[in-house]
Amino acid sequence: MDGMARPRRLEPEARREQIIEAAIGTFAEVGFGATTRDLAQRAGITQALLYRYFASKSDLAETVFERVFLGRLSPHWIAELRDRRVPLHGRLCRFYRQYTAAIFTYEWLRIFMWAGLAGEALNRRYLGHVEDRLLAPMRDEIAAEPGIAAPDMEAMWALHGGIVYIGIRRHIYGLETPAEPGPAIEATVARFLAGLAAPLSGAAAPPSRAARPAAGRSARASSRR
Amino acid sequence: MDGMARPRRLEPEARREQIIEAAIGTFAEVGFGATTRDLAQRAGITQALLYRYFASKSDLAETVFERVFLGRLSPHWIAELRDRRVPLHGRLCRFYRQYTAAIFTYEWLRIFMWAGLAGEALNRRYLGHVEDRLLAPMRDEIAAEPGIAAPDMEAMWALHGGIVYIGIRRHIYGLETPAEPGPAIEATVARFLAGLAAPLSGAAAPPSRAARPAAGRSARASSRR
DNA sequence: TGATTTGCTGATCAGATGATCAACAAGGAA
DNA sequence: TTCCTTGTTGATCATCTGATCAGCAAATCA
Repeated sequence: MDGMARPRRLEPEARREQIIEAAIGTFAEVGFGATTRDLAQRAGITQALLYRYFASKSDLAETVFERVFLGRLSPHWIAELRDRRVPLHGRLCRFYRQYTAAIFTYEWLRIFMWAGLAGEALNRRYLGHVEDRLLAPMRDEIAAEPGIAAPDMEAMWALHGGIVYIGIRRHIYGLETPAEPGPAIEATVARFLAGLAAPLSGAAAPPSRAARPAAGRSARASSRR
Repeated sequence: MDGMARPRRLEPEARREQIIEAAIGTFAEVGFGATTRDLAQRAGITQALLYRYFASKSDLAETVFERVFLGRLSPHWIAELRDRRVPLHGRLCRFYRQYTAAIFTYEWLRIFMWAGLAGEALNRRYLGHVEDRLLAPMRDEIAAEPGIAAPDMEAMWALHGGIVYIGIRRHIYGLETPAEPGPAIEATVARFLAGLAAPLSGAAAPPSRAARPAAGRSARASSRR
């Protein structure tokens, strides 16, 4: 079938790239427990050659890590988020369409999740950025909108989680999801804003009698486990 | 410190339980790649003894899997969800408070996520149940509420994801979250219902001009990748 | 054409890992 | 106490895994 056998010798640059690409796919699929022989096979080289390009398996993993996560978030998005000439709803939708276009890939989501479970520091650092550089500006923009209750950070995380969960369902759990997240994003953003605009109206009544039995202290403080 | 050395010989039942408990903690922490020696050490026994109680490591993993996931969802919750004598908001909050009390544990969330990445079938099956037995009834209850737009399944998943993401942030990513999810749940449910009640009000305007450039066909159909 | 550089491979090693088994010893039965 | 059942262990095995290295061969140069 594939008539021309690929060249046996490659430029170091190209070979290195080839290994990284293969590693991204492999790590995404089976996690960082992938064997060096798996990695080599997927790259179409011998296992020994890996060590000509990377000092160790974790060195390769580190490289993959940076390749996948660094530079995916465009600072331009945040600038656009602050452009108040555009209606708020439109800005939020545009941002989340761009954001999900960047991270809703099999590789990104899975490697991010594997890394999260492994306790990688880069992971927490990334989410710190999400809170500080994305959610906080979004919250500020929403708070600046007249006739809307300013959301707290938990509310922003709920919006974020509701959208990101689409990608998790698809790429982590392997479930069916809409082919395009766009409509779901628009609906979710619209509900979110409308929900903030009408804080205690109609059916969204205060908690019922049966609603708050357990929960000792109300606990706004943060703590883990 | 621990003055009394524990008995060397245990009833098979008790020993088996001890191994399972240790395995739950170990698998949650490091995943199913945990070594049998790790598992044995955490259980306080020799590695060889594991094979007296479980045919293989994957046999033990299977047992852990069932132990953690089976019987966590109470059918009673769904019955309560349908009790229309209670206001809708209260029902939804009560349900999610019960649900999160059951699954927002280090062990449950992490093992579920490890299993999801590993492509376990039980995982998808569980989420199928979530959609059919939890989200669908919730949607029906909301649809039955007067003055509220009936949400589609994607909307229900967005609500669900927004809430579940709290647990993911805490136990998978190791981030700070409110000690109690209760208040966040109430706020999220309230926003969700209010957002459905006021479909196109105020700031939640239709998508702006800059909002729908890409996205060829609108795509309600489902497909993966 | 012959010499030199260097990308690449096969062989190999030490340690880790899942699994097995003969033998030991704790606790009850006779 | 003695015997017997059985929960438990240390030793061991075959295989896997990350890593190393001498040597081959493709491209380049003289």
